[in-house]
Amino acid sequence: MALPRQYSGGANGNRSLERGIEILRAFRPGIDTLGNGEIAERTGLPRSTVSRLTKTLVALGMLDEIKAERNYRLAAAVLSLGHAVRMGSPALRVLGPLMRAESTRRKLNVGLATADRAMMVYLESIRYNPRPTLRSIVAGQQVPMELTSLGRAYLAGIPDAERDRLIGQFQRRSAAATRALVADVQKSIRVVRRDGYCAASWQPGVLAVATPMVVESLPVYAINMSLQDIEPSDDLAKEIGGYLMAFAERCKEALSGLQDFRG
Amino acid sequence: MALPRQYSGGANGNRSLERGIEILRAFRPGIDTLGNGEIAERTGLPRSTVSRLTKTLVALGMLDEIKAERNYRLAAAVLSLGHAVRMGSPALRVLGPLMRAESTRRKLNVGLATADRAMMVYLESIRYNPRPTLRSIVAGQQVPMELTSLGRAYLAGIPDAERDRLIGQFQRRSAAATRALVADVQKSIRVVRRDGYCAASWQPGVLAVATPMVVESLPVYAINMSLQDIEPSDDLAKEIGGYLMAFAERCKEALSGLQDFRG
DNA sequence: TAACCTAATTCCATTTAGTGGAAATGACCG
DNA sequence: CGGTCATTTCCACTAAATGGAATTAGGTTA
Repeated sequence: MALPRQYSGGANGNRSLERGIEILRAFRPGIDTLGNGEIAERTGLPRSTVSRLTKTLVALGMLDEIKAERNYRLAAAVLSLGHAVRMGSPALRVLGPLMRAESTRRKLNVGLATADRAMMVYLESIRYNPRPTLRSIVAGQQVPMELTSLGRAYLAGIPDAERDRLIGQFQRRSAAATRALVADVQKSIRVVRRDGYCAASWQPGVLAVATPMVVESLPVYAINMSLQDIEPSDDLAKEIGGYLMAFAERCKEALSGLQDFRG
Repeated sequence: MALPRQYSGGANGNRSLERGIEILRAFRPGIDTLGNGEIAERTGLPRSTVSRLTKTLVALGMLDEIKAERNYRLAAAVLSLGHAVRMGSPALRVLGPLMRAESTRRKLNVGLATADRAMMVYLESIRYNPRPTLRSIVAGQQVPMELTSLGRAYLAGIPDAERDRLIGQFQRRSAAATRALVADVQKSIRVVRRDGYCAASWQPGVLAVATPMVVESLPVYAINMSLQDIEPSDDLAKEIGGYLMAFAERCKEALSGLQDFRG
């Protein structure tokens, strides 16, 4: 007695595939292992369905089964898919070298991100450190769209309908402080319209500025520059903003000749 | 008129989910964009089925649709899943710092990998470079199991049945030179049994040695050390092998106290 | 060692939701 | 503007997925 088709999205899609992917998405940083029971709770799926789908995902190499603990963990195949994302991204291929050079030149962090639902996902985040050995590159990390300069710059770069849909999701996400938050987000978007970038300091001691990067036939991206362990100030934001705008100009130039290369 | 259930694996699983994941796997480094037609060819699925599944995958955020070119590309959500793999891996959490230190100390590349089908996937690959700025970390990259020391060490660490199954896949993969290749693989496995590690030099100017890492309630891993831009020799392999065995010992120690910490 | 308790998994009748071929639509080119 | 190719939608069909119930397996205590 399968349920009538009235699940999450509403739009038609392959239900089993949706559910399987939703199971994979239940795993995220901080939620490393899950048993079938927990997955059923988190996803709202029937236990027997979860049991069958996790079995399939294990057979496909997407989940590792930890028999002793009766639970699962994301498997290596998922990681290699993630690697394929980066290798296949023409934006990253073009901008990666520029970003590394700029990070070294300005001595600050440079990031490139795009959206996954209501989160921003770093395609590349180059963390500057005075000690070269400690410099690092992170990819795939998520930060909340509504709180970060990255996310707000992104919002300024996408079509109105999409933006409204996302702002609706922020409201559903955090019941508290919603009114003020949405106003703040919209203010940031206006600032991006005016100055080309916006600044935010959602982590103490960290100042970040970001700008949208809209290119034909690519998803909308956002580029950010940030400094940690400093005292955020308007003057500092303005200085970094200047660097960012100059850099973004060069990025757009580098990206403009992309569609010719079929890649 | 759906086909009777006699597809790929044979074992029962959710067919739609299998197909959807197989579509994602059709994208890999070098195959950045695919249209529905190409996907249908590569996967052997009917065109209409592919059309529907890609639509679902786009709705789920796993594929980006490039309308202008009528094709698809892996999307950011896949990358964040890949990031979750690394964050959720207790092996990487424990061994990552050790590997970085060892790479700096010995001035060579250190890698940690496990299997995805007949490929080895790097959970972490620390590329040593005399210029600290150029040191890099790669994750998710695949190398062929049968040609690499990493893969052969892995084969030496897994149960017999699994190993035989994989060796069968090598034969199907490369029709040529199969006989000699399989013998070579089996020789490497015996060397691992004897010395604890094996060496291989499948890329010119690169020497790599690897050892399996078998820990209760974790997938089997392999650790490697490698040098590039050198002349491979038995003596050099022996020297690196010595470093590797000492390092692996410390790794096993560090990993042994894992199951107590539930995570 | 056995009995208990909890939770995961298999079973099974039900019927939905996925299927693939055919038709229609849409893009691209001369 | 008409022709050609590829992609997507439509549709009748039924196989395959479904969820509740029954069963099995694990872990714990006496």
